[in-house]
Amino acid sequence: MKVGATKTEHFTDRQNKLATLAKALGHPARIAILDYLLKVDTCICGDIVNELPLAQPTISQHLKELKNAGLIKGNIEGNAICYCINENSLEVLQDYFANIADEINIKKSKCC
Amino acid sequence: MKVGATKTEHFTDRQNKLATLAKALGHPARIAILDYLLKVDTCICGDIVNELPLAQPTISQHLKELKNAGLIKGNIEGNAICYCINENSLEVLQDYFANIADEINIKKSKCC
DNA sequence: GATGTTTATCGTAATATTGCAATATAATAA
DNA sequence: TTATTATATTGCAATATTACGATAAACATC
Repeated sequence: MKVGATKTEHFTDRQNKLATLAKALGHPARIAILDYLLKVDTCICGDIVNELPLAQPTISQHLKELKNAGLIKGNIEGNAICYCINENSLEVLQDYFANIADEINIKKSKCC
Repeated sequence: MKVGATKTEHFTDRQNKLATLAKALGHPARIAILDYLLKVDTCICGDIVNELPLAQPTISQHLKELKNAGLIKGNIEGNAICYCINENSLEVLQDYFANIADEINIKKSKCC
């Protein structure tokens, strides 16, 4: 194992999966993309480039990362590509935080 | 602005804040630290190093990042330091995903 | 004071991410 | 076929993260 590389093999699948999802959300441009996906009432077909202060290749890269993490899906629609949110992945994250909230409430008095 | 640096100033405070929180969760070791904080029924005082397959300086660095992002708090307890989860930050994330879930349900039929 | 224990910081090498210009690819339109 | 439009990929420079040995700092105990 080299220095500098994340030791994913030492963690559970669940931990790696959650980290991957969180990491994909760990950039304001990608939060902004999801915001836009939620704001417009349908899937987006490429107009994100006009919405964000980033060049087209940069947006494309961010979309790719969101897609790789499974947070969005992309459907080819003729000339354009139609992106939309993947509810399943967001549900994983929602469950994670809801779970944490429960645990915290249970042990509230025992902690500093 | 140099190449390679995130353009945080072009995004909203909310987007940057969410991205910061998500980024802090974007590493399996940090998920594992939170897991451990939730598992043990009190705050932890340093024994994470024995739990994770990483060297002490590396753990210390991860703890620092979690603390900087506001996900955990650290109280000095004599010789040791007592870390515990910061409920407020996790609530921010929980609200974010709960909100997304709502929005998705509303527009379910309109999307691909 | 000297010693041990706990946690943080420094320094550095390896790896990963960010951003964009240039270019490529793919579908549609003329 | 030749544009035109939409998106992806390549290549590269800048920046950031990851990991850890070595060392420092803070406190407790002897």
